[in-house]
Amino acid sequence: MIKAIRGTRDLLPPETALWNFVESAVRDVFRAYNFQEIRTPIFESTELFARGVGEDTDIVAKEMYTWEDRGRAASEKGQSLTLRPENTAGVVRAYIEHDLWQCGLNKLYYIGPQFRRERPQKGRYRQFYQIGAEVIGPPSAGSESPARDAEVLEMLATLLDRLGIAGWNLELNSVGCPNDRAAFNEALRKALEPVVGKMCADCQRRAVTNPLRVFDCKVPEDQPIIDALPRIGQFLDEGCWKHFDAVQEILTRVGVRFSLNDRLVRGLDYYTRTAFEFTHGALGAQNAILGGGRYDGLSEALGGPAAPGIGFAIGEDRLVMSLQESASAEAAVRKPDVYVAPLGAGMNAEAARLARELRRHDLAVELGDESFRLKKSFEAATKAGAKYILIVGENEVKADAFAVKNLATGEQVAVARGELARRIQGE
RNA sequence: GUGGGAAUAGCUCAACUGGCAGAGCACCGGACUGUGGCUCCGACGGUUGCGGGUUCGAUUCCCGUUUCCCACCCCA
Repeated sequence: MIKAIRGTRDLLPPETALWNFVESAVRDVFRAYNFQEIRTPIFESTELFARGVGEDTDIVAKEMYTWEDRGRAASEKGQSLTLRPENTAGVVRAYIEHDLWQCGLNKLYYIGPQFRRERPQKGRYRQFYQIGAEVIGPPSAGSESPARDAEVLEMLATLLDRLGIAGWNLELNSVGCPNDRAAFNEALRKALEPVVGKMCADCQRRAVTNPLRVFDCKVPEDQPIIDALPRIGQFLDEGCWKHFDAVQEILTRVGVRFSLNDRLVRGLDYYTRTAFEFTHGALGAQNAILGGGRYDGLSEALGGPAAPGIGFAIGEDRLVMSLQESASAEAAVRKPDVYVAPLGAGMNAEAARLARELRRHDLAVELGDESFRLKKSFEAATKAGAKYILIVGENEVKADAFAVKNLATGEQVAVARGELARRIQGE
């Protein structure tokens, strides 16, 4: 049997209804904040991700689906292409390519699949779905303002509340400017040097490859050592501090709760200043439901104009997962309003006419078959969860009035053809 | 990529120390030829993930492999 390949999966009904529920809530909320949708290609030049995400990040170094495209001629070398591992680089590429800065401040969102070749586990797939948004534009349009950071964070709080996600937590930090980070990295290496020998094996490795990751360590014995390490905050310049303070000030004033986490570091090279994560319990080790931050230098790194921005990506797989355990999950599935049951030979055509008419009135209609005995039609209607069953038999056609039975109450009435839609809609 | 656990009917799971592969639910049909849910009866359903090995005999023990789950790395 041919199966879905490792790390990919089919999303089946009724779960797909939940995905649609999430996505339509997302679109509603984003619209209220004047974000508009962008759809970028699912694959891009490998170079885009190498430059945008960072050569040395794990994503680019070992987690991308990359292949060499065919050249036009057999002898010609094709270019290297990659399935997008995230969507920010593609959005910024499009921003540059289409001169979108001429529109001032751009507020763009996307919903779609991304691909990383990681070991699958719960909430982590090789084809996974992200919902993200970016605010990007020339500094003169206010793209650099802490007001943008706060607006994005407040929007996310609104979205999670709207979805009924209980118990989310917003963790906030500032990772400063590139200069600050360089100084911090240097200080961190120095501070680690004398103590790293006493730390766990993982930390000894991290100290060499990626010192920032030492902050992720969960080994209890290492915590006192980590607590004594320098923090990024000590290296922020005045501008970064003012920015960070202003973001917190606005969040407090609009009533979005958050906690500061000076251990929160981001893996992607392009992040500057504000970094954040929304976490949610009951997701196992993958407890981050969304993350994001500011990326003031990304556009220029990709050869574009100065275009500070801030964005985030929601792991939709995980979002849906945490929703399945909450109450709002139920409402998502729309059951048929009415089951149309043709009864006896020759009744399919009449049933189809009636179904067409009812559907024109925006009713959800399931249609049976004239070969079914009435009992079977009732069973099918009940199983489908229809509110009503409409019987289309010889008697009805003769009288031009149709038996309509409420499957929940058992109440049954004869309804004239012209009244059917109103009758079914009305109750 | 590393380490651990798991895989049996559509689903959830049994099967003693190695001895005929089962149940509940679901599905289909009937009891009931124009009235569902409840009940009763019946039928269907399997190369026990895949490939080797040991054995008279393997769902069971061993080796390999694939996938999923958990953790790590890393990350949304």
